[in-house]
Amino acid sequence: MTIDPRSHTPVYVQVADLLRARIESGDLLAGSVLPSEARLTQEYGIGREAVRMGISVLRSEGLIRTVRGHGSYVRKALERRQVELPAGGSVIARMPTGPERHGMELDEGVPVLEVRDRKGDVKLLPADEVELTRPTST
Amino acid sequence: MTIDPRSHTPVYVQVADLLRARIESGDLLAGSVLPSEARLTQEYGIGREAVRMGISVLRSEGLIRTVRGHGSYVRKALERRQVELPAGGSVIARMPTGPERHGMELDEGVPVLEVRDRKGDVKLLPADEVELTRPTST
DNA sequence: GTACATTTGTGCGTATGTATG
DNA sequence: TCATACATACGCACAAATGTA
Repeated sequence: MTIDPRSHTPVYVQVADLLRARIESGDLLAGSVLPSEARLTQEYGIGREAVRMGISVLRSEGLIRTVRGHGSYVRKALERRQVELPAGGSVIARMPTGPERHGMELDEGVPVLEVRDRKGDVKLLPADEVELTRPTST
Repeated sequence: MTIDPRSHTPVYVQVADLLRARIESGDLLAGSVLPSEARLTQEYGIGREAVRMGISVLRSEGLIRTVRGHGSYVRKALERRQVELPAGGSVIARMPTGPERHGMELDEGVPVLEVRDRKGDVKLLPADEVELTRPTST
């Protein structure tokens, strides 16, 4: 599978699809580094912007993490600690704002969980580290 | 508040911060259109790429929605329908992949909720339309 | 400690395509 | 038809971070 510049599908989307497939197939394992932008530019015979936008897509999906001066890594599936959703509570998921993301040291593409307990108190949790549970019955 | 090209903070981040502040302060109301790229480019005296990347940040945060040939709109806070997290079930939040996002017709910057019931069956819900709840009496 | 190569980040210019009004 | 505006994509240049010789 390669890039088709004449396709109606944007080149950068094709790049994202190619790389995502390589990650999901296990060709690129968690923790490994993606080929550099220059490498992908050459291999696919496309411009750097298309490569960068493709990578940006995967970053927004939380699949990879990019380190300046080093490269883009496949994010490891974290162990999720189980957190009990309190009785009478509720939760919504959303993307953090820039400041929130910085303050919580979240990677791109990682949502936050806004958990409200029955009193109305709110806790913000990183969605990539948490699995919310509800016990069977007590 | 304006743009400082000599700041260590990237210009496009400053753009995102400025626009986010205008949205959160109520200067830009839900449903209203952001200034055009050309306008922001002129007003801030910066390049188009910086403007586009700043806008892209807010899109990834789910704050705005961009319509080609028209502009970028401030997303309205949706009514969230309450969905009960089943007893013995659990939920994680993550960003959808490209195909998932397309299939569910989700805007950028909208996470999905992966709800598992006690049998292990999984349901995928759009996180911007749903508030998960747990009733008081178990 | 310095110098260098590699890699990503940022910014600008240009061009073409497409959708809207 | 025409102007406006966003989407995509190429090129180039330099800055900043990283790792290594």
